[in-house]
Amino acid sequence: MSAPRTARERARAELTQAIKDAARRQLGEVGPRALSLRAVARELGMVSSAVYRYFAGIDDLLTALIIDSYNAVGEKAEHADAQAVAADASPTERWLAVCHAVRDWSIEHRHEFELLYGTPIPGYAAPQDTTVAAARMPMTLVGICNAAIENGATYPADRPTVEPSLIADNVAALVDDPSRAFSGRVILAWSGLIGVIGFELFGQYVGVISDYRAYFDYAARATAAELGLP
Amino acid sequence: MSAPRTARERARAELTQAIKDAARRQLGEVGPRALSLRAVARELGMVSSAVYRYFAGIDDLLTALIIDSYNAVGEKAEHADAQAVAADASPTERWLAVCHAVRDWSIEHRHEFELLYGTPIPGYAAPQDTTVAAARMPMTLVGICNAAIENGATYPADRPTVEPSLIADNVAALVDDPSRAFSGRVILAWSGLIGVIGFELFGQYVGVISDYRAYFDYAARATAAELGLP
DNA sequence: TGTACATCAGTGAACGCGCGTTCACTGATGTAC
DNA sequence: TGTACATCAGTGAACGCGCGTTCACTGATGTAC
Repeated sequence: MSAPRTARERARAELTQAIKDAARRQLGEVGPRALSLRAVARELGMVSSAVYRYFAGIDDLLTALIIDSYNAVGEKAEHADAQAVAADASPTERWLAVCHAVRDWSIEHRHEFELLYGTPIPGYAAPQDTTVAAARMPMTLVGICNAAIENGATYPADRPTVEPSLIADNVAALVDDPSRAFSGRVILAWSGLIGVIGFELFGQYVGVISDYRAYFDYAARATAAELGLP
Repeated sequence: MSAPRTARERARAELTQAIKDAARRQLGEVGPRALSLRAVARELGMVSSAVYRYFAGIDDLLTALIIDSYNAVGEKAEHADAQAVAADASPTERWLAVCHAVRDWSIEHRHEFELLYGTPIPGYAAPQDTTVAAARMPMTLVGICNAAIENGATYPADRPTVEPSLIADNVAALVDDPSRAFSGRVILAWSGLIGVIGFELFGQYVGVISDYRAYFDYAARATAAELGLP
């Protein structure tokens, strides 16, 4: 995206953003599957066919929203971690800060969470473009592990480890641990973190847990301890 | 459901079942949100309004499907555990058997998994009727913990524990552990188990993990070890 | 066992709705000479 | 700086689709006397 020169280019950039904003707002009301291109156009006071000047179709619009949402939660995670680092936090404290930041974002943006981690929209195939943005949040968790490893943390010896070849090389390379014990476990932590948030948001915990935030805090603490974070 | 007496009652029971079967079949093709009452009626060669003799509307039909699906996965879990018990399996072996049974069912019935654990259908509110069926699968996991506790297993002392009041009393009472350390951790295990399966089915592991089954096996083993199961 | 009435399954038409996408068009903005 | 042409945003109508639900009805099944 180069800087817009002409008035036309500026208007185009603004309207593209306005369409995404309106779509995100509606997403917050109705959820991903009920998002409609016509309703978005209506909100902006334009005719539905005009949207096609900006997005090739509803799938294109969804992809743009997905990327933005991955970046939003990734940014929250990175920011929470940076703050914790600035406050000289231990790896476990950093871990908790990031986990809570992700949960807070998910609760505030329930339908964006659904868009990212819920049932995929039928017929919609996520293009590769999303993966870079999707990786930002889990990469923050990996960074915390790396900091712990640098300070001498080792993966608990009495715990099962993952067969190293299961983890894609380019993913495993991100963790400073050739045995891949950490990378295997951090992937599990990441899945479990999202799993707990999903259970909370999707109603599985009704009648099971009384204080979701406190339970999540426990879950994050337990996970950090099981990773062997100091 | 009492035994049908008259031909009319028998026909009613059969058609109710046929509608559910057709709906479940279509669910497997299009997913929960695209399931349509009209399409189900069409498949059975009846007019759409006739379905209203059997179900009050699409929500009613969905509720019936959800209950059946919870029971199906619960039955798989219970059966796998019973087989393991019959083979004198250790708690960890029972745990693995149940976890794999749940994963196998989820992969075979992808859209039913979505129905139970994916994004809730907008406008649809799960009635209380579903919770009994929903509990069967996690209850199997609880049963394994109880067997381990009876044989002297204790929750690892160096791990964070959950504040006991967070867990609903009627849920905590199911675990033979007054401290609720086990019940807190088994809820986390349950959430994580579904989280990993969801990540696998919904595409989060693309480019991250190469052998899903093997990774899941590691995840289940790690979880059992972290619960302190022998 | 036979008749009269009540119950209920299934029909077919209709209502009202919203969707994504295409297409020929108007009119404004931008560009090249 | 002014004109002629090209580019592009936005319009409005239309296509074709499927949905959930309601309602008055026909005709078969069940029941009470």
